[in-house]
Amino acid sequence: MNKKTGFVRKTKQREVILNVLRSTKTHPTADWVYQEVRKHMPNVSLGTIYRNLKTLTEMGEALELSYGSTYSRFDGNAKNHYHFVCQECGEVVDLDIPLMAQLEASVADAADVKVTDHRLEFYGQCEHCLSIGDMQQNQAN
Amino acid sequence: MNKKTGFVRKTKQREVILNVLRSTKTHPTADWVYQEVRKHMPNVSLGTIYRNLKTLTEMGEALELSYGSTYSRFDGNAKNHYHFVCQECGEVVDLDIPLMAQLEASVADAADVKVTDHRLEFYGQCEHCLSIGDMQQNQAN
DNA sequence: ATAAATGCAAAGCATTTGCAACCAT
DNA sequence: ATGGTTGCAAATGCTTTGCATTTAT
Repeated sequence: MNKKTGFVRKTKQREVILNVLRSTKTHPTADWVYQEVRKHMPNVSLGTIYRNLKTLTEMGEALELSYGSTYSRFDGNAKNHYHFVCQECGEVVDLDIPLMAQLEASVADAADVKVTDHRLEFYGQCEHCLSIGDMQQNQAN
Repeated sequence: MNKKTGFVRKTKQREVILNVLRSTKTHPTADWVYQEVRKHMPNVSLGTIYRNLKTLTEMGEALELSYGSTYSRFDGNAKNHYHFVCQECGEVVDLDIPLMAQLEASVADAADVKVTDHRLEFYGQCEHCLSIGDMQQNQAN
């Protein structure tokens, strides 16, 4: 991607990567995407995955999520939405709650900054990890 | 910190680290804390900084913030609050807007999960970076 | 006395980058 | 032909960890 013009060339690699991203709701890591893309293009390199995930994010075709872990997750749904993160297994799931767009304006007013985006995440334990926790508790008794 | 009992021993290092954390509103990185603590304890090691920042976070005395960067920032104010992140200079500032605690319950209901925490951040450009941008724009003309 | 905590250095690991070859425009 | 893109491998940089030693309890 040309830094000044933002011009990008169409490549097979980027196309496959975007397809993979859009084919899942699991908010995959770069490495997961890599493994998946390799099924279609065995010679693709991990560097290319990283470069394209970055490019796609800059193009507004994907979101990069951090959420505490040491690695990023990516989301092929670039429309802002909120997430729940399981602190036990790391799973990230989409939440179907309305966007609070008006918040950005009020923050911009109050803090004297320009606001272009916001993120809202919830943390806790997913249904699956909760049931495992129950099992372990029962075993302990 | 003992993993089972959560028992921690009081140390000079942890005390200084917590004091440093609480003495600033800048949401410092581990390395910034390291440089600061070194002024009081020249022989402290970076590993000790990391270990204690982790311990303090687990103890509920500090918050660990990710926010996109490749490194963590820490916050000596452990009470949940919201942040604004400048995407240009990386600065993180506290926002003085009311906590939306009721959201956690509604997410827990809707998604069938246990919610223990939530995070809300706003992204954009801080006042300082905005004015620099203006200057560059003016120079270009 | 016990085991948590430290300093040091090495290791870990996700991500980035330099470079020659490649390929979309 | 131009210059964005790739594969490869080396490098980067934040963070973690093993170990002998120190220190709080």
